[in-house]
Amino acid sequence: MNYWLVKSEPSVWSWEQQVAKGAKGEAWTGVRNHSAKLFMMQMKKGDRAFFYHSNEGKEIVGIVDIIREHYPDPTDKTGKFVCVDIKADKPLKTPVTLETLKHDKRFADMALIKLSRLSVQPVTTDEWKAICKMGGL
DNA sequence: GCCAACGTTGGC
DNA sequence: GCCAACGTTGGC
Repeated sequence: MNYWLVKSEPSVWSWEQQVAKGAKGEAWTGVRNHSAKLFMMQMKKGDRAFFYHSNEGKEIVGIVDIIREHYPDPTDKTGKFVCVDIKADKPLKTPVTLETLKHDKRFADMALIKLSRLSVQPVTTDEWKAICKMGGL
């Protein structure tokens, strides 16, 4: 199983909206970056991802499951990009903020910190476990 | 194929 | 609202 992190601006698509979709999940569309696309193409059904709120909040608020592997993004007219379907699993008891991660040496190499514009990114098993613990899970 | 100009993202 | 980082576009 692999771990990931996906970003969304809450004003565009929030964790609350994702939760409201329930087990049916929702297509994670609109990614228009090739690095992010490559990561999405590596996602397998059953992989898990952190759901991060960018701009407002700037914190990891929950965990989602990948429920459908990559397929062409229906919102992309060029047909070049892909999306996956995700469903909300559970929220972190305590959201983990970017601020917290930046001040912890263990996360100095995280893509979230080093490549702040990358909207879909891998998370190592160690990072995953540490963040879950910090989030109260 | 290089690179300047421009657009977008996201932290501050 | 600003700006740094980075991706994309288009002229040459």
